[in-house]
Amino acid sequence: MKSKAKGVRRHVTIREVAKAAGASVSTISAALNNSDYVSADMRSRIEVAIKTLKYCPNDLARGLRLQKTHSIAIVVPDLSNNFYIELVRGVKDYSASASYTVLIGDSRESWEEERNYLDSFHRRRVDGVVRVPAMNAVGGKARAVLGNLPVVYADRHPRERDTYIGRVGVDNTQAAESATSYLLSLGHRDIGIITGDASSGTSRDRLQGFISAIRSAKIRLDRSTIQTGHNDMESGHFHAMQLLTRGQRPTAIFCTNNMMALGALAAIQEIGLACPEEISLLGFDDFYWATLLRPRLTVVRQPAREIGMIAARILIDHIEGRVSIPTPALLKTQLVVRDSCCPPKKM
Amino acid sequence: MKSKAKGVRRHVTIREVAKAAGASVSTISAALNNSDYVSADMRSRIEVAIKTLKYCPNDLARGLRLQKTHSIAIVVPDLSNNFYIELVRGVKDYSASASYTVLIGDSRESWEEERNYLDSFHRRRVDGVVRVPAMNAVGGKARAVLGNLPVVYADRHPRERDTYIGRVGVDNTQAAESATSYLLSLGHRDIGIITGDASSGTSRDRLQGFISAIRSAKIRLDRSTIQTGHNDMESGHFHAMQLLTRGQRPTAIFCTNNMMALGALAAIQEIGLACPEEISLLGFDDFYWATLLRPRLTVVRQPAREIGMIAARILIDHIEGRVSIPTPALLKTQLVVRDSCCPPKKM
DNA sequence: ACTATGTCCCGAAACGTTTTGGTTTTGGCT
DNA sequence: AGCCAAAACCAAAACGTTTCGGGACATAGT
Repeated sequence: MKSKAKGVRRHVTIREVAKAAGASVSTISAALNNSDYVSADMRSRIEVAIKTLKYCPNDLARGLRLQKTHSIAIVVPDLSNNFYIELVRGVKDYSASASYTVLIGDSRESWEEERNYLDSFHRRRVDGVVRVPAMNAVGGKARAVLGNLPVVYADRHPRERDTYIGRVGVDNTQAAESATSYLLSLGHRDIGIITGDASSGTSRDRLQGFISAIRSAKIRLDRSTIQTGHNDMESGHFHAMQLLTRGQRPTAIFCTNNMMALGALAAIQEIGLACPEEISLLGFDDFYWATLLRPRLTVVRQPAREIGMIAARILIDHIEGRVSIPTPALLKTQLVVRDSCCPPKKM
Repeated sequence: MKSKAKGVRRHVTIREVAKAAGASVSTISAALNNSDYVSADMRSRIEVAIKTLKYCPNDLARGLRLQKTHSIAIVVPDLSNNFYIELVRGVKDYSASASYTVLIGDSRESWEEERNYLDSFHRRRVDGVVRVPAMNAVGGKARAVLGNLPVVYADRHPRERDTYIGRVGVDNTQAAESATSYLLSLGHRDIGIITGDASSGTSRDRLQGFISAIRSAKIRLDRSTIQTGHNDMESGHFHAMQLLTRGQRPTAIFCTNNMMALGALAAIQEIGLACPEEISLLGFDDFYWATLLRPRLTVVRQPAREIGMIAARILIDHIEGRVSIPTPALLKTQLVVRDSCCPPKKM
């Protein structure tokens, strides 16, 4: 037997609501964007029509007509990194309060994937995007796919200034410098660092802070204690192994992101070194289960959620033509001292 | 001085491309959806026009005309739970291979937030959604906001059968039963369980499996060893505390999701119990840093990514009118034995 | 009685695509 | 030359909104 010839029922439109309520299309629209003159009587008739027909506005048509979607996008490099989850949530929360919706992209540190997301967002005509570029895409290639969509950078940022309308993060140089100073104050003189590629301003700055702290302590800088990884656990593990199996093993390791700190911890556990007694470990970015690890990780904490909120704020301010807070907006970091760092053993 | 009077430049449309290429709008469209008759000469002229004008198709208009957006949405209850990240990635990867884009929602276990996401997705006219309902929303209330969008459930699922087109997950009863059997085989007779609210089929089934394993071992079931939490770390901590500070403390705890396992571990550490010697801990869902914990957590692992991929497959098959695999699709779990369970101490 | 001002509602045009049903051009064949 | 099919192109009508310019009616002011 043949079933309903109609097949998939189409969505109910504003026109059908109009018919049902005995009104015109434009009146429905007026009622929807509750403004203008529409009598209480008419308004209630419209409401019941909407209810009974289960009308759901079509944002495609709306966005098309309005030339504005009231939505922004955020692209982050790694959703399994809790720092970015918090950042996304910050963006989401601020946007919700400004009644913007947000689209989420997870590039997994791949420019290919990021490009796909950015392109898709652009075609969807989001009103702007906050971007944490993939590590191999911090440069300006995004402009080509984004046209002249407003972009604000969070956490990471490219060298060229002109291409974005704002950026927010922390003072990475200062944060890394004071973190390193902390290790120095414990008595460490031979400190390894595992950092990200210098193309991200963030990694560059953190390394810079590290170097400057070492320099001002008048310690000779051994370039081979500087390891450049990819902000993931695997390369944290790999480069920690490099450091730990050298002739002269450092007494402390500073990892400039949390994933690499985890990898380093894995390496330490694997080799069977006692942490912190034999090797101190200092991480960047806090996460909710950092206290479950043994030793509990000491880290420099970034206000991830706030970074997201401010990024969204700058972006939305711009979209709506308001003047926003000065950029770059740099938030405060905080050194969270737990158990993974202690003075080095005497030799 | 006054700047460009035009203000924000609008997006370039297919019409301008047509003008630049000396063609008509419909020809551009034909070239874009590379089909139909369009001469090589014309095609190349169009291509350069697109390039130089930086044309970016408008998916709002496209979706409006086509009555189809080639996109699906996924809503999960907690993006900071790695299980859901993997699930999302599975959905994303399958969808990409079928050239669908995916929109991501993170409800944070709140029906309010979930409703907002679902509504927004519906208005955006996604072609379907895979849903992991928030804990307080497993019931059918979603239908009201989703209209008759096709839905497939992943991981969790509601009682009512008729409201969705498919569901995928694992055989939770069997998985919990065999996990419990493992604890029993180690010699445990007094096992506490921390589970989620029974409104989610998943929690209900896991509890069921636990009970049935206990029963078939002919052990009296003490209802007070059954704790009902909210699938987050906090309630895992709370209920573990309840179990651990009772007069008769269980020798093992089975947590029916990973967040609660982490909370339980925190409680164990806090009390200062030796795990596994004094208390065994068994979790649900594996995660990439489970081996960094001391003890390394033994868990029953679900194939999160596969669940996501299959869910996307069922959904997209349905959207495109293909007949898909039978539902519910139940994948295999695997008990990953590490260090957090051992035989109980003799008393 | 006439205008002025509000209130409430409507028709039609636009937003940027795709598709349908054409029209013109090409070139191969008698 | 005349014909015809195929190839290459095009104009116009949708898709579901919002907005602009009015129209109809009522009330109030002169």
